[in-house]
Amino acid sequence: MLRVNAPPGRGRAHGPREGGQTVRAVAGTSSLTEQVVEAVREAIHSGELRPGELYSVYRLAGQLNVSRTPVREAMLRLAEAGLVRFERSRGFRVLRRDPREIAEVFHLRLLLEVPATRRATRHAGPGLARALHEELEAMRAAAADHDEPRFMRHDRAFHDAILAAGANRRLAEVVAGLRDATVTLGASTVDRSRSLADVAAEHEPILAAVLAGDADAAATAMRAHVAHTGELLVAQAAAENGRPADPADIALVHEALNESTT
Amino acid sequence: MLRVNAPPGRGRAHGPREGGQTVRAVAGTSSLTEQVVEAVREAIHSGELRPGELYSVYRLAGQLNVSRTPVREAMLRLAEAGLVRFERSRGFRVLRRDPREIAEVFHLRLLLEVPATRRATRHAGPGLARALHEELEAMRAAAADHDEPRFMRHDRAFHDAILAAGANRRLAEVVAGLRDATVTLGASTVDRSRSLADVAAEHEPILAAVLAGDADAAATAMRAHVAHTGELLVAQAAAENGRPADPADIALVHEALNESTT
DNA sequence: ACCTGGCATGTAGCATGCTGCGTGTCAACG
DNA sequence: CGTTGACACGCAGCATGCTACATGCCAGGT
Repeated sequence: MLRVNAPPGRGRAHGPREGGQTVRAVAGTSSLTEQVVEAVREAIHSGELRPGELYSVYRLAGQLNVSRTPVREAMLRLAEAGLVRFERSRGFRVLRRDPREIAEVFHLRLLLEVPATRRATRHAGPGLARALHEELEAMRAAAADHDEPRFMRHDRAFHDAILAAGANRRLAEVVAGLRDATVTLGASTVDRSRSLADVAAEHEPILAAVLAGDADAAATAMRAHVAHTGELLVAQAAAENGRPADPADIALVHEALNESTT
Repeated sequence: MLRVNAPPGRGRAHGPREGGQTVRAVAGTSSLTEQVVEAVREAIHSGELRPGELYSVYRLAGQLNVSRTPVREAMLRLAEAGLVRFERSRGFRVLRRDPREIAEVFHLRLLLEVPATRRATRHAGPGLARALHEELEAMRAAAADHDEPRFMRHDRAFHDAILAAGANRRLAEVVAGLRDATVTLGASTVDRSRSLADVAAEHEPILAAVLAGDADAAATAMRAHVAHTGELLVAQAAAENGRPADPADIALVHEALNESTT
């Protein structure tokens, strides 16, 4: 129903509020704008907001029961992230899921995340190994419960832990942004052809290599994992639109066979 | 004086406007918000807005003679780009120029721009070579005139042309964002130790390799150029803050010795 | 039947009012 | 002289009024 997190918790009550249940800033995430960003992300993810369709800040604000300002700011942020596009005096459009776009994102992720994995392995302390182990276990548990959201959280945390250890905050932020883009674009990040357990299994070689301190092996394992995921998502996106997956897109994903050394 | 582009040209006249010259949307760039973004970028670049200082949307809006809304939106975008940081109920602060940050940006640029150069060379048509040649000539001319802004524009165009030919729009956007960050952070992107002519000369090997169709050579030349620039900027930033350049930061820039193949 | 022009409708974008909150200040008290 | 507490001030953030503009629709003309 496209709602923004609205616990009874009191927050700042601002300008006049006529009726209906009010939506306030909640302790954890503060800003209403951020909540709207999340709500819209989820709405796109769940298919409630469909690509190609025209929407308006006006109506969306009404549905969410917040004013237009935070909605507008949220949409501007999403527009910058490439998820929607404003059309002058018409509204904004949720962009169609383009296999090419996904291929580009994974091309980038490989370019960044593989070297980051190498760096992380090289500089890994005991904390990293433990964190990765925990996240992997959590992924397995979530897979057993078929709890996809929880699974995704830990999958994400696994990658984030490696990125954080890679000692380049900017890189971590960029990759996080890229991942957000695909998570929102992909109706289901875990597509039909892989079970959650399979995805979890793909992380094992990465953890093993990190534990062994073998940077090259870790990088290779990460590359295999990300490239595999990218290839599947490209194919999935292609299947949703035109039928066949463009070989050029698949090639783009796999083209990032970079070897980085220090 | 921190102004936003305000030609006499008429545009949409909105809400009540008391006095003073009005600032309107101009044909070229439309949105006031964007104009404010540019104005603030330049103000930071020129040192008019100093790092560490506290500013407020309120006052800035007054100085620019626009309302708070576009200023706020502009600052939010800059905050996302990492140039400023909002402090709750206090204002926003222009972030101090951190050598580490610059090193990270160049680490990223190397990771992305070197493979992109390889790709571009491989897929280069005659248009690319011509465009690069033109930009390089324009850079030389601007260097002769000591016209730094014009030089920067063509330098940027040179890199953009390569990125565009790299056939990954997303990558081009990310790199453009990274460059914007450093351009704004660096008081002067062309630092004291290199003349404009020297910088132009660094682009020659890149063009030559692209002309020759030698992808590896082009990539190597691009790496040398970007790494060199990064190293100088890191040193310059370090000199402005604490005295010595942290070897770790320099190392970070040079660590991106990646070799990518197809 | 086919243009054509004016008008109603809905929109993004800007201006501005309003509120709770963090912070500095200064006075009263120990 | 040090400590504390109330108060004023300025801020970000949200709500909302307002305007120009793009588009679709329908009437009137050809």
